[in-house]
Amino acid sequence: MKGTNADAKLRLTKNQALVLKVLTNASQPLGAYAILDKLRSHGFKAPLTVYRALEQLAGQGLVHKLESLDSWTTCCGEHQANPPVFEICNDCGNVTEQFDRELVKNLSSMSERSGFIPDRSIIEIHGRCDDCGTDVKLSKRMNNATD
Amino acid sequence: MKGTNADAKLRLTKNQALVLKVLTNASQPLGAYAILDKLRSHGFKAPLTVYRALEQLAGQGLVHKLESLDSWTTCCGEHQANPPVFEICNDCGNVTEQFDRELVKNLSSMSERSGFIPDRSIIEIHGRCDDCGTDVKLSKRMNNATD
DNA sequence: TGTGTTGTAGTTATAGTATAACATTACAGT
DNA sequence: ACTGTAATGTTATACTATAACTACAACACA
Repeated sequence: MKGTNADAKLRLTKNQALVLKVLTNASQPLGAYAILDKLRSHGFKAPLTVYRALEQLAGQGLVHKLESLDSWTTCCGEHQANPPVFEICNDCGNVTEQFDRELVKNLSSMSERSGFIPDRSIIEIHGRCDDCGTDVKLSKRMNNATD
Repeated sequence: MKGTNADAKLRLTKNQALVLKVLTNASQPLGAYAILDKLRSHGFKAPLTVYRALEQLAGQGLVHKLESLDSWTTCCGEHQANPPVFEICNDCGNVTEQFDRELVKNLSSMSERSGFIPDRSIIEIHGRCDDCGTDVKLSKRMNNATD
């Protein structure tokens, strides 16, 4: 086996490892400049340093860019070569990475119909996550907020 | 019936109509600043003028933003309330708007499983379009280029 | 060892995208 | 005409990303 995440990780440079660590520790996606700020103490001075690391990490599939947020997050590692699906909560800002085999099949058959050869698929769904979604939970949280 | 595109179009302001016209005439998606440049002769001076018009038009479903291109295009008008799927050619830059009922169903069922309530779905597929895709066509074009 | 090649990193400047803040104007409904 | 709302204008600024150029470190190979 070659080209796995584990292999790739061994080859990370110092900067790439630092950026990956920042993203791994973050609870939510971060913008490149937020990453930069967190790494100034490690000598990072220019955005380009961050962008170059991100480019490498994304190329190795270790991080993803969330196009609709202009921000970056670590890969959950469970979708293999298949395109990730992101669910982005408008309320709490949490992002979860999903993978659906049927969805991928549909994208493929759709592409075939139109003669399009896919290369990179971006699927980002904005909405309200389970934690923020139900009225019951909402009112609970509102009650807590006024306690 | 209310809230249709036809109704909405009647309510467009001058700026909104101008921006929509520019996008309609364009063969490919345009960035906000490209739109601005095309409308300077109509008195547009600041990007905000364009962004405000785009925001209204997008709210009415008349235009879409392509998040992965940071650019804007008119809506094909054939996907109703369903999320559009964009196929973006890396080669020629053309973008086609598609709609797939099965795909939408999958997104829904996926959301149900994770308790997520979708609000806005972004599906953008990069790859190679039919016109640019086959070896035969490619070599034809290359021959033409050297003729 | 020297030499060429490749990839990473540093530095400065700048391009490209989007919004904040505030003043002003247009206009529909009463 | 008055009033509230939305649209517009203007200036400044924030945020995102890349270009151009230099330096250097690692590695392969003669």
